[in-house]
Amino acid sequence: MELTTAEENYLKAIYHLSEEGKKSVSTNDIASAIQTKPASVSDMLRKLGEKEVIQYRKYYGLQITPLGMRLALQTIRKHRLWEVFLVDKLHFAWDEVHEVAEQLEHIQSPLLIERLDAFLNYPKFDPHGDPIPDEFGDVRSRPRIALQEMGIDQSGQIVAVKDSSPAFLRYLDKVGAYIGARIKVLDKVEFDGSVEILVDQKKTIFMSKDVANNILILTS
Amino acid sequence: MELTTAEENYLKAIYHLSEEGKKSVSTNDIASAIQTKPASVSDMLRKLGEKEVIQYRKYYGLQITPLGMRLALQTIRKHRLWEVFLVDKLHFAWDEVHEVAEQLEHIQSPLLIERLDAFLNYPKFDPHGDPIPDEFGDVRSRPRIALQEMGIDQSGQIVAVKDSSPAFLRYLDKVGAYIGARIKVLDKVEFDGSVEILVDQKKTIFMSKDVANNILILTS
DNA sequence: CTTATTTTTTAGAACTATCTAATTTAATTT
DNA sequence: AAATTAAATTAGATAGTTCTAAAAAATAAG
Repeated sequence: MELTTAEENYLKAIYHLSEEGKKSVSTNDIASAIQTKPASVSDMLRKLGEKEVIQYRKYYGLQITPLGMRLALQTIRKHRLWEVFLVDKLHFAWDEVHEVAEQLEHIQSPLLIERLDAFLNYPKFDPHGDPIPDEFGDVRSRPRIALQEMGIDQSGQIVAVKDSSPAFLRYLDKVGAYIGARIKVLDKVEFDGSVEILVDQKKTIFMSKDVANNILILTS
Repeated sequence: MELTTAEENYLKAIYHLSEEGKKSVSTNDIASAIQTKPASVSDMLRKLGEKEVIQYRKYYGLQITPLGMRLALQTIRKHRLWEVFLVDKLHFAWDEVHEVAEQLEHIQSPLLIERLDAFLNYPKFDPHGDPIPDEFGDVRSRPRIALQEMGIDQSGQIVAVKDSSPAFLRYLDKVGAYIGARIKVLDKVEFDGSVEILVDQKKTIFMSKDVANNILILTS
């Protein structure tokens, strides 16, 4: 069973939305996630239903099928492997990779992905810290909490970000808070929810509540 | 000015046909090169004419414009750089790369190609020995002749093949006649046009006229 | 429990790319 | 030069994706 590029993009968006929001995914949600109109989404949902990658009853909502899950994870695997390639081998900044990976993920060649995976030394996480599914769609995710939820004196490692917008990623680069950085919470300001953290044992920075909420930590 | 994937494929085919055949490119030629029907070609020629990448007068023929030439060479550059990547980095056999490169060549990102070029160490030739145009479309091709045209005792290096079909490439692999191999013509059989050659100073093989005609040599 | 609002879906149009069948133009043959 | 053949183009259909505008269904408000 083969999906078109457009179908893959819809399915991926649906997968991400159902992971995050938990409750059922709405037509409007998908439309805004994918930058299109609700009318187009309705049409595509019907098609994805016919291809049995989602279970769809109009006006009622949808659910990804096991098949759809497998295909979505396959696309996500490809996307994240290409991101690793772009950053590790071609020295892209981590805020430049998304657009290109969006294109590369649709290349059809199982052999290519197998070889790319080996070439990159079977990475388990992409440059944003998100786990890379294996060829069967299995994901080993690390338990992690938002920096905002950490207590004073607790330390850990930055392993992912929730918001991957270039603006946010550039900000993180500027303050040295890259994926893999070790941090320790020095203080928390109750008034505005901001936190003071020590990065890599050498740099002290302040972070607003909003920023701290978008950074995920593997505590230690 | 942006071309769609289909337009890029047509333009590339037109470029290749006008390089080889010399004389004007026919609708039927393009159709068979691209595995489609003449009716589809007519339609596309009209569109390519409107976009001014070719000069087109119906029933009379076509000619690539300087703009079209530039765009075709850009696509060819991308195709050949990806082929180098697949062979050098991902260890694809040289007869496995074409299909995948056909997809990869349509990825839109000037930065990606710039970085890929650097990563591959600015290669000048692809795995089949064909020259890689630079970013301005300039090509440095080496003067070369068909193996069939060499005289007895003349020696040189295999630099390219005319026919890139997997079957042909596998045959070459089998007899050790890879790109870069040094060869010397030991004898030529007048009766059937076949040649006897020494490969890398150690292996003697016989080649039919047809095979020898498809191998290009840089003489020395 | 009707009415109003929001969400979702359908209808109809536009655009790209492709095909078959029919027509038109060009080239060849007698 | 007229007739035949070959090549190229147009017409009309289909399939995929998207849009706007209108209709239908579900949810929220009074």
